[in-house]
Amino acid sequence: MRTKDKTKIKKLIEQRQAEILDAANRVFSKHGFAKTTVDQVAVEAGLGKGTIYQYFKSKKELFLSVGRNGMDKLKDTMIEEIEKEEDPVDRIEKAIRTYLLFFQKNTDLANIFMYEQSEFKKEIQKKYFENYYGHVNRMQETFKEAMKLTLIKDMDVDNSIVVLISMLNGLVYMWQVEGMKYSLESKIPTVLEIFLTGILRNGKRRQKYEKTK
Amino acid sequence: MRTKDKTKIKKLIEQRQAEILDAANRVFSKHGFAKTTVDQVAVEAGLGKGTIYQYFKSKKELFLSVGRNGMDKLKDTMIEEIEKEEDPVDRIEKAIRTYLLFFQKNTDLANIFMYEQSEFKKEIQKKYFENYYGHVNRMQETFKEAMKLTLIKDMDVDNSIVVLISMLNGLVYMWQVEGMKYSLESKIPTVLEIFLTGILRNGKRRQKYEKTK
Amino acid sequence: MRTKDKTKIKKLIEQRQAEILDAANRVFSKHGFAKTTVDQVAVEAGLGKGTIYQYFKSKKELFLSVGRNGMDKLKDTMIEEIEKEEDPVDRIEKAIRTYLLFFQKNTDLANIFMYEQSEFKKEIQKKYFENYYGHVNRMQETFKEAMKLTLIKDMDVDNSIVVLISMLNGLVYMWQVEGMKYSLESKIPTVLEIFLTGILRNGKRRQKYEKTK
Amino acid sequence: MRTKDKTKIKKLIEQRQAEILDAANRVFSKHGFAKTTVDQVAVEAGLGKGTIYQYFKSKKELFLSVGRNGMDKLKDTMIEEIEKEEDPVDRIEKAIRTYLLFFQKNTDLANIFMYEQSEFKKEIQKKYFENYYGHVNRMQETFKEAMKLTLIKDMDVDNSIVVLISMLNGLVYMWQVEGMKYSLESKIPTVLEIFLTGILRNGKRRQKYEKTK
DNA sequence: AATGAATGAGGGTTCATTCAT
DNA sequence: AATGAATGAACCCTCATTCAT
Repeated sequence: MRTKDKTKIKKLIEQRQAEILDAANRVFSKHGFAKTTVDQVAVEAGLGKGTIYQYFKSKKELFLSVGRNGMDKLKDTMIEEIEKEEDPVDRIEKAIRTYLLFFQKNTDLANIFMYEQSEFKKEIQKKYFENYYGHVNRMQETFKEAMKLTLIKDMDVDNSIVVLISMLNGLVYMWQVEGMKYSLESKIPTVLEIFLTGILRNGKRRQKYEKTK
Repeated sequence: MRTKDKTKIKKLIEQRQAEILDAANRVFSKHGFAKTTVDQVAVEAGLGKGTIYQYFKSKKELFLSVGRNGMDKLKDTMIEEIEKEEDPVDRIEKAIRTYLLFFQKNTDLANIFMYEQSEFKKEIQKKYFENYYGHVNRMQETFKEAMKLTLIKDMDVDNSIVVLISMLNGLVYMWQVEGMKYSLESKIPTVLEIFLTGILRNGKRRQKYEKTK
Repeated sequence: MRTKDKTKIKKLIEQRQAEILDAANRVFSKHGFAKTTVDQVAVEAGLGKGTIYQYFKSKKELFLSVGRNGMDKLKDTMIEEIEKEEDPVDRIEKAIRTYLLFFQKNTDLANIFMYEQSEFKKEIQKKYFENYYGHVNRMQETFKEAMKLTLIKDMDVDNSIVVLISMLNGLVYMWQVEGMKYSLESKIPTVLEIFLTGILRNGKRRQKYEKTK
Repeated sequence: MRTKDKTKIKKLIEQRQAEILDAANRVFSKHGFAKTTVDQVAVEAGLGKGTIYQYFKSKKELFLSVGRNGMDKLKDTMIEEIEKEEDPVDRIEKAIRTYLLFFQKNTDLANIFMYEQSEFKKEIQKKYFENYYGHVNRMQETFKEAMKLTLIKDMDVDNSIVVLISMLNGLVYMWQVEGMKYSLESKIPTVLEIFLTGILRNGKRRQKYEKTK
């Protein structure tokens, strides 16, 4: 009984935490860290300001939690989707699609990540690359595998991945800045055409992407 | 005499403005807009706080001036360097090199631009794309010319440029986030290899970049 | 229970507001608007500076609230006292007495009104005459009634009231300027003698005031 | 020669001082002491800010000088006009007329005096009554003379004068507050009617004013 | 556990005054 | 003598955080 109670209570607490994170996500993504007040978060969450402080010890921690939360979501989505593909090139294609579609769906997060970088560069750097790029390791393996199979050119893997991620990040970022007037999805064909014909060896596979357009 | 005096004074004022912009650039790029105090800028500039307000009517205006300043510099550099090349593909290559080398040299600006987006998204959007991407129009012409000469594939020009700029922006951004541990320059070959073989038609030209590595 | 709680809290809030208004009244009346700092008000109220801002959105609003408050008090007092008299001439006499005695008691308000005019002329003019001279309308009726009863001379009512109010205001003002060295009350007989014999028709009634001295 | 030069220079300096005082008068009377900046005065005077400080050691001193200047003007005008009349009652009437017409002409001064009281009560009190009411002494004599001639009632002279001055002051003040929508001059008949019939002994003289209306 | 009133450190901005030219 | 650029003290206001209920 007691144990059950505790579990119940724990669940309630977690739920409340999740509610706050959600509210915070909405508000922070709209106004950024500096211009968001804890009051706004409280109102959005339908709770008292004091309550926020019982679940998160500071505004900063709350904000970083929102970011961490989003990253986990991104990582999970990426890994889950990539695993579905067997062929390494298909994996790369899937990674590109998934990444862009993820931010298309989770608009708020794109903002949050931007604000996070802008406000807490130093604090994040370490965790960022452990979490955010948790899926990068898998990418490396995928690239290496594709190279072994002579599907892609014999090139610097790390640099290629940096270029890929930069391109995707950059696209999301630019999309943000331009006010999300178009769909990120609409850029996928061009990205595939450029990036994949850019890395693939001459051959049929490349033809496929070249014909994309 | 009088006229000379006035000219002298005007120059002094412009110089003072430039000094303040410089100091502000350094401080803002280190701490961002929100965490920088006008006092810090004043100290960095070796001036009194009131003096800052004689040259810029608010902290915000000062910050935006720093950004505008940087953008002009970027645009000028881009245009100047691109014009040196005749061949459209060479122009594209030059644009890529110039962009990355520019931020390598003007580290602070990369930060400033990031903060600018993060803090003043709405205010900037219009001007941003008129100024910052003043050189984008020239890029479009270059791409179209290259297409006419059947140097590059017959693809969506606007989207290709978006991908290119996103990639470059993303690289600078990521470089920042990772603490500028490596040189941006070192990424140039990979970028060229991927992007140029990605857009070039089959043929000798492409070989050149494929062999890059 | 809940309802009771809310009522209690509401009362507390109103009380706090009143406390702040009181403290502000004291401080503002001593130093005027410009030279008073919000900190001073906070100290006088025994509260933190932030608290002041929870109850009044700006220093200016606080100041104007003090004024509005005082005017209401004056208006209420005037109306209450005047209503006690039936005879129109008695009413005029009562108005004169009440006005002077009011400022004698509420020394601070005389100052506040002066500062208010001096600092916020434009903002106030409309409300001023709707509130402050809410009792003026009643005066007009009283004068007209007295005229109908041939108690006072057949003269311009509006101008007479302006002269009366100016005289009373001027007395308070002068008393202030001279450092409140004498009692306002002591001027009442002279005011009555001059003003009432000035407006009354010849006859017994006038004798009464002429004999005052 | 030298002496002449000095005189010339002195005159120039005095003229410059007068110019500044004039400019200050205009600006101060429009915005009051606190909201007027020395810059505004300098601009209005067509001089550099530093120059203002060569003629007046502080903003406060400048303001008080404007006030003193105005008071002298008022005093001079009052005395000059009053002296023209022989009969004591005519003098009183003339005093009333002159006072109101003075402020009608010198609108700015009415404001200045109001601001002066509001900002510098303490500093002024002494000088105020020495200068401003320099003409009050003459009034006392006039009243006493009129009493001796049994023209006016046997009443408290000082109090009567206080009432008179308060009334006049109050009229100017009220006129200010109401935005100077009417002419002060238009109030003169009512003032005379009330005040003079208020103080005059029964008799022909009084009839004159009673018939005013 | 939930609340929100109270707090005060912190920072943007103004402007009287100074002083080198 | 005239100037106006430079200065920094002063002050309004915000808001993250605390704590008594």
